[in-house]
Amino acid sequence: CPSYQRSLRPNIALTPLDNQITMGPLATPKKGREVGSVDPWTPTSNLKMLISAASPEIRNREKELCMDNDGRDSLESTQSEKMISRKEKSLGLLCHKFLARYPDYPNPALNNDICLDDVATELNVERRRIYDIMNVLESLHMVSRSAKNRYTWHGRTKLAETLAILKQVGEEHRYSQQMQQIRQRLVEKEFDFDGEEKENEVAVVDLENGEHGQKELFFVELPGVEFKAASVNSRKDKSLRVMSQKFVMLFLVSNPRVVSLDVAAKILIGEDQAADQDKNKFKTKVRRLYDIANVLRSLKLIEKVHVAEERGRKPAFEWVELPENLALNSENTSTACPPRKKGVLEPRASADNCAKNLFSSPGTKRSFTRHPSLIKLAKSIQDDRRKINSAPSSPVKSDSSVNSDFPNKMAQLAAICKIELDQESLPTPTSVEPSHIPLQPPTQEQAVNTTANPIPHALLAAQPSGSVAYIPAQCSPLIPVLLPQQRGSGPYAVYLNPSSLRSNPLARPQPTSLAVRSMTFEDKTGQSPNGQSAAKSHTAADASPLGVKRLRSELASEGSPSKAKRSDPTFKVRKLKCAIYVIIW
DNA sequence: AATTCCCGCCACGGG
DNA sequence: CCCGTGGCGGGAATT
Repeated sequence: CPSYQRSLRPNIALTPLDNQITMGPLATPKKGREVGSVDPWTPTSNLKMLISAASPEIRNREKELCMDNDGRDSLESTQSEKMISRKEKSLGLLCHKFLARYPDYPNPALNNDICLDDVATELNVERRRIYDIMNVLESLHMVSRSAKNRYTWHGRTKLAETLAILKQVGEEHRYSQQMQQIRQRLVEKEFDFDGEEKENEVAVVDLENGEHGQKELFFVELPGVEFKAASVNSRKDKSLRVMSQKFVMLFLVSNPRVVSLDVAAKILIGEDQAADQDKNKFKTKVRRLYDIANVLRSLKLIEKVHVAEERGRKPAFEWVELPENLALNSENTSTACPPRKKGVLEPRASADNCAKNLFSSPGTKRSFTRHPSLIKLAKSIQDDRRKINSAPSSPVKSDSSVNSDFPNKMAQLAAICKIELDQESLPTPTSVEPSHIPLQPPTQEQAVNTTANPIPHALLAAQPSGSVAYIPAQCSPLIPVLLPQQRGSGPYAVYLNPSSLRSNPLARPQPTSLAVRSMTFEDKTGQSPNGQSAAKSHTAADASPLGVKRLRSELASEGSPSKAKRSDPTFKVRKLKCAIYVIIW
């Protein structure tokens, strides 16, 4: 039955417009997908059907799960023929089909050769599309070009390693900061009708970038898998590949690993050519990002989410680790976190692991990851981080949790009852925090639960080791965010991840310990322990649009002596000082 | 109207 | 010149 529709649909849809207008025969109609009408739709066809059927009609929410038996036929018959929808031809689905043909962890001994022609034929798509997929897969080193028309399949074998490297590179490029600034500017743009100081910000960015002339990123390669075809680094092209890598980096460096396309696009553009015909360039970039996102999605590396924003919810993507990777990281952090549904990868663990992989790379031929110095640098970063994390009252790390949409919000509001936790964050695990900490956070007067999602305080758990105050993606939605003293803002919705809602955390093994960290956000001019910290706190302040302005101006005035204004320090302090609960198990 | 993103023209570079 | 690649943007489908 699906095959029928398939062949029919195109005609119906196209006839009206295309043929008559302008392009004449040229336009969309073309390429009779139906030509191959026979539809050798073999294996994955069910899957495809399932998916295609699912999305078009949202009204039938049950579908997927209940699909099997009863509920199905009803809708099926109802809207049977319209399921040809665009989605069936989506890159994501195509990618899915493609991936289905190869094992995640191929046996290197076998022939993992991929022939584009074959694939294109078998999947019944134009070659062009295959290139799109191959490009992003290649950017993750899941495949590598072995020859003209040929690729070698690596699957997820090298994924962890690749991600580690990409993360390093991303950090080196200070994407995190850049994103922060972009976000901030976007916010300002919306609330500022008097766009003026904007230039300053831009300048800042430029400075950061310009530090070394901030050379354009080349395709980041892996030690082992280098350049098969002599072409790999041939200047031109690889655009999509590079873009894909950068995109991924963005996720890896930002804390709630959530990235919105506009921010991503801005950054990706900014790097290439300094400001140019934005509008179009931007649109094109976004299109590309969608392409990439779609394959990343079918790889289950990211998933679509929404970030709360004064202008309503804005779509974005969130990085999601896979259980497989968890396995790789087991050892240390280990036991603390039993495998959870999506397998949240503990950042610290991942980081360490990255380092490990990075440094112990076996036959380290020569890393094509540019900058040999990178390694060293990375190492030090790693160490620093470690130090910071274990430091008693480390606001710094928290910053990380602050450095993006979500946390930002928290920042401005954040203040949950502040419980001065013994800075026992030191490597002394469990012993420390557990139960002796009052588990009734919200209670305070200011307690304002977020959205429709009462947070089970019992959830509050802590990271035994003094590791980072980190909010696992999975949990973040559950974190109670409270409005700070400033009552003006009104309840703020925090970004919610529906999926995590479903999987009630309570169902999981109860947290073993609770840790509360109180962190203070110094003003941006403040010279916190290290630059990073400063930057962060800064970002934290900008966090939420509403509060931002006020905060900013305040900070600003403080910054400039001239503005004698001298606002009440205590007030300021109160505003800036927030306590955030961090949940980790 | 805005967002998502499919389609395929056509340029580019290697053989 | 041919062909594999893949940048790029129109505009259709979806939301």
